Amino acid sequence: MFKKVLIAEDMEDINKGVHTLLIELGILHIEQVQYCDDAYLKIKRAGLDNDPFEMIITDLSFKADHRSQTYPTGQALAEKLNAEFPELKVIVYSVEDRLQAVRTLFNQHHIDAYVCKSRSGLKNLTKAITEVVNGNTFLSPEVSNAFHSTNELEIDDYDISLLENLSKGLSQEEISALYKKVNISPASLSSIEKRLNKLRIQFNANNAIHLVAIVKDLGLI
Amino acid sequence: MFKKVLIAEDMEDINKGVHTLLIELGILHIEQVQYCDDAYLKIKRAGLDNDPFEMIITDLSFKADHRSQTYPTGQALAEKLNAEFPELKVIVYSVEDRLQAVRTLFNQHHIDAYVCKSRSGLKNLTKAITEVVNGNTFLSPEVSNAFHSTNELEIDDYDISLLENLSKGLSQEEISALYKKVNISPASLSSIEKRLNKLRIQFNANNAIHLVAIVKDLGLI
DNA sequence: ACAGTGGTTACGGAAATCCGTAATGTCTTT
DNA sequence: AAAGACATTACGGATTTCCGTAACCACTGT
Repeated sequence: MFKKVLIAEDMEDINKGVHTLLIELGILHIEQVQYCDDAYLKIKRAGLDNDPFEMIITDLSFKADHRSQTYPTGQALAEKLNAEFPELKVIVYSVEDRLQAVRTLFNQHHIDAYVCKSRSGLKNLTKAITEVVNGNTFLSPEVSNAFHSTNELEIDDYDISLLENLSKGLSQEEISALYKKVNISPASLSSIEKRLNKLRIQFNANNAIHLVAIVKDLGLI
Repeated sequence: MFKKVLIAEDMEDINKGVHTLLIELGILHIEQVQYCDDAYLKIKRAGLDNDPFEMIITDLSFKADHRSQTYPTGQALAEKLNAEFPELKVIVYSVEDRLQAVRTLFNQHHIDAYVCKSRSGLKNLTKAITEVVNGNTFLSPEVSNAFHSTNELEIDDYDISLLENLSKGLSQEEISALYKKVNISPASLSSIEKRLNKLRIQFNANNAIHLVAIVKDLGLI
């Protein structure tokens, strides 16, 4: 089992829950931070002190507040850590279940485990830790089809932007004009229509109103 | 301080975090459940055994799974508890920050505290508990304007129904047909259009999409 | 170089919305 | 019973969304 582990998680309660779990697993040295930047600094410092962390368990999304951050998300942190501390084990522990995001984390940033926060999140987190201890990787069942998956229903930042603008009351033509102004591509009304049509099909929505209601319920926007 | 407290929360990690906090606060008897139905049963049982719970800390949303539930949400549970165990203190601990929902919980179901899960969620939860111990109520700062808000915009059940049907993807014509079938008046397309127009003006919405997005944010639907 | 693929854009018609105005209905008041 | 107030419905046209087809790129590859 690891001896020195860092937890990066902005929500106090979850942070505490994970902390308690790690204690139960017999990990002696546990540190906690609520910002990705603090996580990086602690890892850097520990490396310089020749007493490095063996593993980090990090969330993906950190609510922004007054402190401006170099690494605003767990994703940014994972990228940096992979580049600078490739031997550090990284477990991402997040509610996020977007397959594309999971794929990127594994393929690009070489994380060791991805665990979805859910009813049995801590059970999976335990499994993940034991797997990572043994040098393996771990993938939560909720997103296990991220790799051997048949379905390619992925929504990207452009889709999100589209839905946000829609929900802000812009007409499709206004969105088109906006995207042309700020050089976002595709910007034509036709492409916007097409993309929204794809989203409607993906989410089984009858119309744009329905679509926005659905993605708001899902917390996508 | 209370001696016997119940935690209802489907996410293991949060459940654990809150549990640890309660221990630190010196609460001796703590029980945890992951379903609202279990919470109700435990409280019922404790009452029959003449060793009732003094307080419950509950989430609002519980992810549905194979077990069908009588009380699927914390809201339903709060309503039942208020009716059957009015002396039981209820703290709702949720990410939800919809003002209308918070108002309903206080006014209708007489909960004692509402705490938003956030970066400083546990701090507020601690405050909430001490307030409730002293017989007071507590409201998280994130939703503190749920009550001393100035605007009392009068929208009735018909408006809500309209907005809900819109958000479910029905066209205005379909809503008209539906209302004619189930004898809701007014049912004509024209009246529905007129009413929605009034709502758009009230909420400063550009179009129906915007309107639905706004009222969803407000927690009206 | 050439077909094939996938993404962007263009166009047109059907449907739905937005937004006036006006007619009809219902109820109260006198 | 008549008049007024107000809600409901009807209708018409402008705008927007919806949806299919097709043209136009850029890029790939035996």
